[in-house]
Amino acid sequence: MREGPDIARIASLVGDPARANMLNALMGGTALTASELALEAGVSLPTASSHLSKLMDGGLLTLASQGRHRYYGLASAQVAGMIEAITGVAEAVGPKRVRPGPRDAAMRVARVCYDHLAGEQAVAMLDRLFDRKLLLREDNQIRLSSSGASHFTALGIETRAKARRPVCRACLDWSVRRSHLAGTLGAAILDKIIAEKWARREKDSRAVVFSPKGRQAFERVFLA
Amino acid sequence: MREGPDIARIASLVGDPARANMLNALMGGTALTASELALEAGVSLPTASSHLSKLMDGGLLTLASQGRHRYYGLASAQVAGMIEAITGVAEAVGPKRVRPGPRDAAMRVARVCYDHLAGEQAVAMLDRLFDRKLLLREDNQIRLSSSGASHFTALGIETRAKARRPVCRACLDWSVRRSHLAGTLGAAILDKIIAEKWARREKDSRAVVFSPKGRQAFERVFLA
DNA sequence: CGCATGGTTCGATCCTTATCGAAGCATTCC
DNA sequence: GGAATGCTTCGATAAGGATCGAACCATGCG
Repeated sequence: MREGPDIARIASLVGDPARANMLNALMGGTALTASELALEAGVSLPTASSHLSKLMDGGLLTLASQGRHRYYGLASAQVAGMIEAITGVAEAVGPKRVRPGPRDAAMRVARVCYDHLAGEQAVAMLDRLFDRKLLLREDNQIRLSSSGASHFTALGIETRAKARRPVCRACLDWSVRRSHLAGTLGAAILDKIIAEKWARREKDSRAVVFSPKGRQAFERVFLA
Repeated sequence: MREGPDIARIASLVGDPARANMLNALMGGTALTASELALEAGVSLPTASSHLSKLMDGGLLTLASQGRHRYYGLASAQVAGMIEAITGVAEAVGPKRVRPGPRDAAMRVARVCYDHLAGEQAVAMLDRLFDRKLLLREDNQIRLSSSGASHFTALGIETRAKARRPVCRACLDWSVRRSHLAGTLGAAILDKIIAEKWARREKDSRAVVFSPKGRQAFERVFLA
């Protein structure tokens, strides 16, 4: 018998598939609600709730209650780092679960991150929005500039904050390792992309596939 | 449902207490046999064997067969890094499993590491044995010098290698983070310490407590 | 104040798996 | 060739925990 920190306790928390999926989903940095995480993990709401309380007890998550919504997020960068380390080993020793190929590549280019766009396209977009001063960095937050507000309104994109959810928020991109845009604005932009049929969501995947014309339109509007 | 590397599979391997103890024991970098790991984990040999085959299947361990001994070791530095990351989180979010206090302090000073001495005293001893040229470093191994052989024989300590177990082996100290002496010589030295009643083992603990006179004797013989 | 929605708790079920004793295989020692 | 040692496999047992439906709280909406 050995002593020391209880690594089995922590590892077994990550060792359940449902919980692992939840943690994976939270790796993007965006806090999610219990229902969203239940969906992500493919379990019922009571099951998810049970898992979430275990993760809370284990100190792996933080909880922010906002009205009747409860947002779960990773407790710390240290926890995120641990999950990355485990992911690294899993990748190294795997057989991979996903069939590698076009879908994986498509995911890196553009995918849905909860309700907004992620991937190379999304990261590039955020960069350009800063360049054009439509968005402004403000002490680690993102703010919509007045020119940005009119810009998006002109595009028919609502920029109103709703129910405590911020308009703009940075979200760390899993594949690119840099930030992309979340928040209601991020969600509204994704809505527009889908509504305008610039792109469509792959079935049973997070991948977002642009049509040739759609890509041109997207680049004209957001990457110009 | 999400995709990606199967992190739950890896984490659940570490998530069993017996396996976690084994992995912890292997973190020193020394490969150990199934029996040693069974002892370390506090389970029976069949149970340990079952765990070891699971860890092998998971790609976390390597196996080196030498005659009828089978030495298990960590598969890679990446695996070790993962365990460190998990340990870090466990330490951060813990409550520690060990009650802190005198016993913990005693453990850091001197404790049993399977069949040899570990802790500050053991690390200091190995340093001195090198200084006195009783032991020699030889391409990452430890060798007994001729003067060392006669020295230990004079003390009534057998230095014969038995059944492929090396006389001298370095073992990374958990608390000091430096090497102490394992192998048959390390075991024989611990035997002598106990036989001479210089120290006694704490009940249900790995701590080794020296008597005042015993400490003097130990210092005279090994730390002079 | 009712009603809808988001979450948690409870209870029962079911399945996985950790565990050990006994037996079996392999290797080395005498 | 036995005998001993190191280790694995097999079989049976038991315990933990993941799961879901139903019922139960809490918040927000009309």
